[in-house]
Amino acid sequence: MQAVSRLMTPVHAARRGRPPKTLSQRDEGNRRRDLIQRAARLFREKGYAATSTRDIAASVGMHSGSPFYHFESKQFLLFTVMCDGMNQAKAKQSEVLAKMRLARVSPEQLLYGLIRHHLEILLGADKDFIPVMLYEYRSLDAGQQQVLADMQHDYEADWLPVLKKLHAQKRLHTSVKWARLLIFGALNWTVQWHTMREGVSQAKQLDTLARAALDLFIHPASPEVAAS
Amino acid sequence: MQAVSRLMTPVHAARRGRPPKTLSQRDEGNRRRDLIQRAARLFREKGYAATSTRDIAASVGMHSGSPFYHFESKQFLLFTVMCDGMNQAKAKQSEVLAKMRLARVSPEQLLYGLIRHHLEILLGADKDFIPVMLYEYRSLDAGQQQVLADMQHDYEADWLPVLKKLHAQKRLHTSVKWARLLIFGALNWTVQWHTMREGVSQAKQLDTLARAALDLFIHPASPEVAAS
DNA sequence: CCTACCGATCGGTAGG
DNA sequence: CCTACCGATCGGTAGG
Repeated sequence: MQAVSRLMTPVHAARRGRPPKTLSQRDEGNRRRDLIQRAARLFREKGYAATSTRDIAASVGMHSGSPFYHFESKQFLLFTVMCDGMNQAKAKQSEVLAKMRLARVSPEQLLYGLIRHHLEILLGADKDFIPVMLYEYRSLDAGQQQVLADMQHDYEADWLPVLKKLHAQKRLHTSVKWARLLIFGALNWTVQWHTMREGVSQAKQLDTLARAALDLFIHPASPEVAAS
Repeated sequence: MQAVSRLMTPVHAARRGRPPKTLSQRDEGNRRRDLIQRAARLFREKGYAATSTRDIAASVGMHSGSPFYHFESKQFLLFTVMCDGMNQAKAKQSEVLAKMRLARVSPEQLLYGLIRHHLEILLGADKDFIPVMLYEYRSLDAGQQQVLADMQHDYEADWLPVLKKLHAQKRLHTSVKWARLLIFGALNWTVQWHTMREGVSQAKQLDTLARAALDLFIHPASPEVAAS
């Protein structure tokens, strides 16, 4: 996930003759990562337009002009947040799928796993990234939107075989095309209303929610249809 | 719906001694309505923070300071857009429900009607209002958010008896609490991806989408359970 | 509702 | 990465 984002980053370390600093304790990658992390949180909490580059600089202890040493523009920082988020989400989803396939679980369990993981991405510890992508899309330029659209397409592609199987089994009574859009909608919208309760483990709360979603979308197996 | 929004509007026609103008062809209400209409569209298209009051003024042919004659602040204009939208949506929904109740339709048909109407609100001719409310909520202050939360609660209250009935009939396999949140999510998210196709009537496209949503959420009636 | 304007803030840059 | 700064834009207001 780092690879892609670094590729897309115009590095300007060479610009405006600056001593290379030989990687002291605060090396460049860390500061850059800090900026991305804090920007993600601020963008999620206040929105992109309402967050100033000064807010971001202050939140990592920099002065107002310094973020522009790491990022050519505020928009590019937003784009980087989104790309990093997507790469991370896609990588984790692949892991989840690989594990389930080894365990030879049913299509229903596969869909549960995908839903559960997607909720983790939206509401879990790293929740600052994908929600920003979902809700600040229009702040990107056309080219950046295209890049992210392709990444989203890849991410959702993993869901299609599972949905197709469930549709073939008559456990999903909507075409795969509509089901995908509506299911992602229901999940993505949780960002708007879900808050973690105190005293219950986060994992359990996400389990419950994932189960509720699955039960809403997937019809019970009719007795004569065997699994897989 | 006008009533409430007018009530909440601090009228300052009396401020800064201005000749009352005796309602010429461009009377005050029309200009005010124009502002609300155009602001709603700009807020939806570009976002609240990214829309300047100058943009709004220009789009109705006013000069930059003039919107503040009608609205005490940009934020209050946003709030008015949302309130007008909610009042309109609630009123139309009540009509839809009243008609269906007269026709004594089934709970399934009731839910279809509610979904169909909600999609109309989100994607139909007046689509500039509720989407702004859904996506710019955080730009309001706490008091305004509370007012709108109450209105939304009223709006959604109409859905609960229908969902309860379907749950009792085992046609909805998720608790009413979760179902409401997830269903509204799936519908509200359509704003993000739905575009009208050319050559097909808008009504038909919304029918199709409403049907797809209903089929996703509601399980087929088991043979032994009679309607209602 | 227009004119003319203010103070604040913003993204971004030159130079070191 | 800091210092010092610029031009642009923004929400909002006084006065008519």
